[in-house]
Amino acid sequence: MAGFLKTIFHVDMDAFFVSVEELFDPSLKAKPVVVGGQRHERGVVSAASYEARKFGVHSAMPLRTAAKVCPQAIFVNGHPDRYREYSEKVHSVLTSFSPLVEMASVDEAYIDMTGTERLHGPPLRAANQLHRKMKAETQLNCSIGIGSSRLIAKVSSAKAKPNGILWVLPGEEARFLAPLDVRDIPGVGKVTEQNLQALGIRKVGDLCRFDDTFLEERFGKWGLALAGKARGEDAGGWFDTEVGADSDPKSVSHEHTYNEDTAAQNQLESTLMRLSEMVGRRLREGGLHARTIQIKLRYKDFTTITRAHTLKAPTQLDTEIFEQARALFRKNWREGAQVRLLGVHASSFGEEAEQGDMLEGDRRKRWKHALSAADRLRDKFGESSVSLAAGMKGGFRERTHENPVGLPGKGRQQK
DNA sequence: TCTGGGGTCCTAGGACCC
DNA sequence: TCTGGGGTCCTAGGACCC
Repeated sequence: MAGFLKTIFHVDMDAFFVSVEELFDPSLKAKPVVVGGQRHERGVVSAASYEARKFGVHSAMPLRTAAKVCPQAIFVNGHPDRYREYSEKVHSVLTSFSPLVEMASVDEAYIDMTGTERLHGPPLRAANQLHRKMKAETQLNCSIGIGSSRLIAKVSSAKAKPNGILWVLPGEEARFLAPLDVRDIPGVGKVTEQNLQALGIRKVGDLCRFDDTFLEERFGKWGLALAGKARGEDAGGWFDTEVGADSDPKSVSHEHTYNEDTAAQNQLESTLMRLSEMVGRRLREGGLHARTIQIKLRYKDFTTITRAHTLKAPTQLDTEIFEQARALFRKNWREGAQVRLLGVHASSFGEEAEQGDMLEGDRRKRWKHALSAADRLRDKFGESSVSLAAGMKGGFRERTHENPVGLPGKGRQQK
């Protein structure tokens, strides 16, 4: 569809987590607020109110640092359920403007508005309506960037913040981008910024002075994409896909950072069990079967390793995930070393395996039954109501090592 | 200042096969 | 006998995003 002029909106909610928290507790309004955890906790800032940002607080900043630079800040725990609820409201507002909506995360979305002029008028008019309707139906502010590509829409919404609308006219893309820092291009982070700076490239306009092949030699595939981005094109990668074309998930993972580092093997292994259960549950919910199981191990000094194993047949069973995770852990953990973080990751999704072995198939079948029963209990009574993990809080039925889930007996039929 | 959790994509090396 | 080249799969690590 090259040569076809598109109109893309990027809608980005302003200080989303903070704004949602304010709806639940209006006393937070107009105050320095930090969402993500308490001031003394191990963790980082998920979102900061504009008042807190004045003190230098920003997302990804360690909570303890935020407490230092802004002692008067109010620290609030995050509420993912609330954000999901409001994200759905946002989504439904957007779909009333175009069927081609793609949520890029809980708080931002792309909309392909190409060809909606007869319905909504020219882009600015449509954006104004959308902005008003968003406020009316969600009580939340957003910023809207309008451009001929996802990239331009994304960059212009950032420049429109807070609570603004910015339209980059077709043909003006390169001129809009030229004076911006290379860091403003999505995908250019700290490292790429440094690498570019070493070549004397600081502004997007500086990039245009180098030709595509030079950038490709220097930075590989990514260099070529970068050359296109400097002109405002959705060159390569995810940006190059049609808005609204939903793609299949590639991986599912859960990880946990301890409030205090630990070297207790039983504690570490019950964490692995809990993480394996969470991963298994998500696989079952998504109808996914994973062949590759990976663990992540972060030590006290922050050195981090990942170790993976690929199975012959894909699985979605907690027990099989845990078995692999524990084997990887035992093989790779430096015994006695203090652990900061553990993670379990599943990928290489494929079709459910044919069971050749009848006996083995029967055991798996019973586990599957048991697990879906456990899933239903968790739906009803909450995440902590059922656990395979030995020695962990929250189980409401007896568990043993022989019968860890407390559900299917080895010789009993489950109907 | 002391670094979360959930993802995606890319690179590079080695194994293995033809 | 001393050595190729391509393709695919697997593993590990890292940059980046929200």
